[in-house]
Amino acid sequence: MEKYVKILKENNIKITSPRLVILKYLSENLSHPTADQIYTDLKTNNPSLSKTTVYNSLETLEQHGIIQSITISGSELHYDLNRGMHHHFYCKKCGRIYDIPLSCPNIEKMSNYGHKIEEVHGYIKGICKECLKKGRI
Amino acid sequence: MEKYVKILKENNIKITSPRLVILKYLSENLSHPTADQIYTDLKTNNPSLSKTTVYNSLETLEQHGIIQSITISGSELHYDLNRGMHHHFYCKKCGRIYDIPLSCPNIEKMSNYGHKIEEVHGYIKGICKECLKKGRI
DNA sequence: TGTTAAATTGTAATAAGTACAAATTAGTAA
DNA sequence: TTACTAATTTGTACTTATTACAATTTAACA
Ligand SMILES: [Mn+2]
Ligand SMILES: [Mn+2]
Ligand SMILES: [Zn+2]
Ligand SMILES: [Zn+2]
Repeated sequence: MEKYVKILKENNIKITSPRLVILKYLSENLSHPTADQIYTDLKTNNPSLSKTTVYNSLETLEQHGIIQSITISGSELHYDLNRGMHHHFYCKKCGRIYDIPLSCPNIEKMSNYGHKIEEVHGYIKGICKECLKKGRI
Repeated sequence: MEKYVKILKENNIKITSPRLVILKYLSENLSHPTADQIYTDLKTNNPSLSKTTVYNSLETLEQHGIIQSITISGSELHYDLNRGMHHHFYCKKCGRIYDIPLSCPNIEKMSNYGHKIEEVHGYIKGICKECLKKGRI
């Protein structure tokens, strides 16, 4: 837990219990959970946790670049620890989100349009290999 | 309007007035509008148009690959005519979405993970040049 | 240990999108 | 042309992710 305290301190964010458990959760769950999944999972061991707090904490962590929100699904945000550029694959059948460990070779070119770039997301969609295996096409 | 009739016919979609005006609208508005923007703009000249129909028509057009939904904003879908791969820039200040005419050089590599790829989206986020110009940083 | 600004909590509100049933219509066949 | 039918449109009600807000609690600091 000291690890997470340190991260918050480095970012000048107040050390609070919700922030610590959410950060710990995201560090141990790289499956890109939604706010609701995080809330439901943490609620059992943290009965006083409020869903609003989950949303607030996620926003704070994201503003400091500690985590990232993923808009790939179109219906709700998914969250990911911010650890180096990688792409995401979204399965239209089962909804799972897979990491694709590629970085974007285009970033330099992207800077030529006059916009200030803060985030780069590479999203791929289709049917995942698990669903293909099950023949659900 | 014959142009749009042709597109629907080629895709074996019934020719209906809502589908035609929505397709025409998206062809003439490459600003990546939301369903609500499309509905509001078309409603004035098409008073019987229902918002549900806008959603239904957009879904049909997307299923046939004529248009694409863009999940870049995270709060609502934006729509774009499907005309060749390009990336999108989302301004966190003003919400505008800009086209970035780059294709993805990674697509081959992406196929190496066993998933069936159907869509590739490149999203960049930051502050657009218009907002930078206005000094709103 | 006391103070205070910031964070948490619970509830109510918002807004994008979907479900559904009744009315309408496009496409086809007589 | 007309009649038929399945598909589409429409309006309304509903769902669900997210936000607003006010009261309560707490972290940080003096
Ligand atoms: Mn990831
Ligand atoms: Mn575009
Ligand atoms: Zn899958
Ligand atoms: Zn802007």
